[in-house]
Amino acid sequence: MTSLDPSRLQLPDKPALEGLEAKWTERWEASGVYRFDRNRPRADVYSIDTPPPTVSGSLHVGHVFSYTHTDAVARFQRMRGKAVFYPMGWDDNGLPTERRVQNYYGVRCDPSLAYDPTFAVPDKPGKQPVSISRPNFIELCNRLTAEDEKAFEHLWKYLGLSVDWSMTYATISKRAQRVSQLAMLRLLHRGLAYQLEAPTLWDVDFRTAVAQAELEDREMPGAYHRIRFGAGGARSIEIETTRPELIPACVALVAHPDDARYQPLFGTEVTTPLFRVPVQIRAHPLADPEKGSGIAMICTFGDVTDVTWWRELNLHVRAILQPDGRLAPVRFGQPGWESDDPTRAQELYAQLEGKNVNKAREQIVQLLRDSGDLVGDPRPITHAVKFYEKGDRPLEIVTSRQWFIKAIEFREALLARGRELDWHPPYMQSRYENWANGLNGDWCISRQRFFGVPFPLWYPLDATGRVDYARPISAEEARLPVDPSTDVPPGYRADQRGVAGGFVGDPDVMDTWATSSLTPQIACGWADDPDLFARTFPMDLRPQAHDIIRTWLFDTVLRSHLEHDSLPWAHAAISGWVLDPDRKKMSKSKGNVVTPLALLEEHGSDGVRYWAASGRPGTDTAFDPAQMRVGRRLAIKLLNASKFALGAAEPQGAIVASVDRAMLRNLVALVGEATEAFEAYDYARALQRTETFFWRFCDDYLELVKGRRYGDQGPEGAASANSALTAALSVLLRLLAPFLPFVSEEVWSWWQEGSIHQAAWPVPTELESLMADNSAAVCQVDQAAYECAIEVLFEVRKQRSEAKQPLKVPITRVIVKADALHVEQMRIVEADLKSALRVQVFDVSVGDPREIVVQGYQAVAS
RNA sequence: GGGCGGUUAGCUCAGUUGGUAGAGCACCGGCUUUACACGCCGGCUGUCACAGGUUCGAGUCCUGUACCGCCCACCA
Repeated sequence: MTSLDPSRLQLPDKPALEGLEAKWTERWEASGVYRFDRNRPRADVYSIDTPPPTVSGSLHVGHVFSYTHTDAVARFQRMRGKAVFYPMGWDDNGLPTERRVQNYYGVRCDPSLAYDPTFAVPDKPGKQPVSISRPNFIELCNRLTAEDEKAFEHLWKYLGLSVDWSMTYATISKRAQRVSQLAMLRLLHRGLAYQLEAPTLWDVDFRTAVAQAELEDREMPGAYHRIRFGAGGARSIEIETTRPELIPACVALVAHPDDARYQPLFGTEVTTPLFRVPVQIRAHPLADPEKGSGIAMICTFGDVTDVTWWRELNLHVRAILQPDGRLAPVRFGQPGWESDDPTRAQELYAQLEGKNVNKAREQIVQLLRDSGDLVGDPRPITHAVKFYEKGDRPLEIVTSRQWFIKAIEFREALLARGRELDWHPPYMQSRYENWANGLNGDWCISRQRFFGVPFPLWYPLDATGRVDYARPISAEEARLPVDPSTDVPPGYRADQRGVAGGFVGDPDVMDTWATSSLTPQIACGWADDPDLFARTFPMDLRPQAHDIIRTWLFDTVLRSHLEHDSLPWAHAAISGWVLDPDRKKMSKSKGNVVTPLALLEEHGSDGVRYWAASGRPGTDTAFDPAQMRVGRRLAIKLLNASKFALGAAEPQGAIVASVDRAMLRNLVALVGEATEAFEAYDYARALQRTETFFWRFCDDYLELVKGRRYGDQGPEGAASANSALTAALSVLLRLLAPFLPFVSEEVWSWWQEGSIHQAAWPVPTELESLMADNSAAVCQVDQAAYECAIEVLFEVRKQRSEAKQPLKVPITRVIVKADALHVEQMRIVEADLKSALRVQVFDVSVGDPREIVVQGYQAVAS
């Protein structure tokens, strides 16, 4: 590993970084250095659950940042002898892709249409979107994502990710669909998935259900309206609400059981304003006596608290919101809509029907004002409102039929899984705990969208043509994946679709996380490659960002727990975000101003990787081109220092000089530190330590041995220096290879066989064995001599700099006074120092205090 | 409201069992030195957020406070 074969040594005259990315990506691909060896047993495999980036546009700086972290770990493990299973995935399944395809081609999906094999996209997207069938729409999604994925792959290769590109998967691929559908059917058959008609969080623009994990709060202006119930009756009650438009949906009033003001009223009825609908006054501990008037109206449904009250108080439903967010038609006087004055109620409601919530709110406020039921003016406030994270309007709660995966009843088991997982950094586990503890419902996985994995289910139609949801027809496992909108269920004919006595397909697709939560199963071949699965699952590492612990990480743990009764991986490495210079999360728009590829071209991939790898696990890191320039400088330094170290690398021989041995022993300590850091997933620490060592190696050690290695102390001294130099270079190159894969490979190729990325990670013994005597006494003397040399080097440089003397002017005399031990050591290093510092005479004597004085400079004839 | 991080030089950040505050960048000065001017050498820079406590000794441990960021919950 460290030996030098002069016959294969090839040093460039002027080494440079330019072109290394293109040169080495091509060679690595040709030689297959990163190919996964699937013959190795599980114990020799290191498998990585790569995050599949969303394919809907372009990658940004944040991707470059976190994927570099994973790649450094992958390279470390590979060098340690593991067969690294490092696939890439594309997340091309989901709403962002759908939206992009709609805009890009000017189409919209209409699932009721039949597939048109002759469909051709318009040259330019027209003003009116063209309606196309679901299969046609999916074809377009596939077409556009394929283009994006090509660009992504190019960027990843240019960055130097050591991915095995033959193992790439896409979340919309047949394989992923098969895994998703198979896992869904298994859960269904085990009673762990169920469908339910229930109030569900609903986005009125996308017209789909969304899951708890996809919510975010946004501050919105609103207003408290004080409204009188029961006006004209025996008593009236005032409530406060921000959503007066839901008064028609009111099913009860509620106050705290201990609230003396309302205790006498519990169980009695009042009528709603305007519509004169009688509602009961009920007690529930969730009602807060401090808020408003201490009594609230319960509507079906204004928010999730309404759902809780509705469920726990066994109230009935008066739903007025339609899936499109408009107020539905209602017949007052009919069962469930009793009113003291149905005709008047209907007249008033007619002014709201068909309006969206904002319009309806304006209107009802006017009506309440007119009727005198609005007490005072609305009081404007700002409050947090729940949104779908990709949506533009507040979420509503709409009753609909959805599929759920059981999660709540496994809370304790999932918490235990979280503790079993090895978190890097460890404190990230608390986010998982928070989330698991705060779960308030099972996981709604059905979405009323198109570009996703369909449910592999159909439903029978009874003799009257009604859908029998209670008896879903499962697809046969062997036929997966299926599309129930075009495929026919077992036992039926195609012409029975949609007719009485026939069948209909389940129209929904799965939540994108329902597929993403199966990335280990998809990547490892759970459904179609049991041999691969056995060698790679449970996986070793899940790298990901902290913002999706509650979604991707949690859901993956849940799926693996349910399906395999195990963790999906042993380690979770959580990366931070890239922050703007103004400390905000780097937005996509800003990130796209400087495209990742332009960054890589400007600073070199190694330079950018250096910046990325400096970001510690879990820590947000500032976007900092200055650090990329530092990384580039490091790479250039490595080229030049290597050229020097190898430039006159003969003769080689026994390592006899103290400074050589001390340097190598310090390097042994570095190997230990870097290895330990990497084992703890602290790549940043490994890099930082190695880098610090390397610069000292260049600035001090190389300068110190330069003259000796050119032969000014004879062949034995030169041989010692040369052997130490090549040994150190070999180790340093390998320590830096995970971070700077291009430059380290380039230098390696000057003098070594094979790829550095398949070379063995350095170990202490390879250096220790080069030294004849490693006894404590020898080590101590060597180390002291080395430190003495560095001290003199530093002090004389300083004095020369202060004297503003050019280096070419030799120093006549340096007086060194020190204790007896240091005087002894000076003798050992004097010759090296003389040539490094151009000192003619060292006048060394025992003296106190210790001092180093440069006494004179010799004028040289110009 | 609950939780998790953070606060160290102008900037970005190290600081691993408590022992004289560090690096890089930036800035200033010097230097063509046969690995490197895409370079080299040197210099300047600090109430370690604040207040208490433990200790011979605290950037480091404990308690509290402030501010920044994030996660979760509540949002009539």
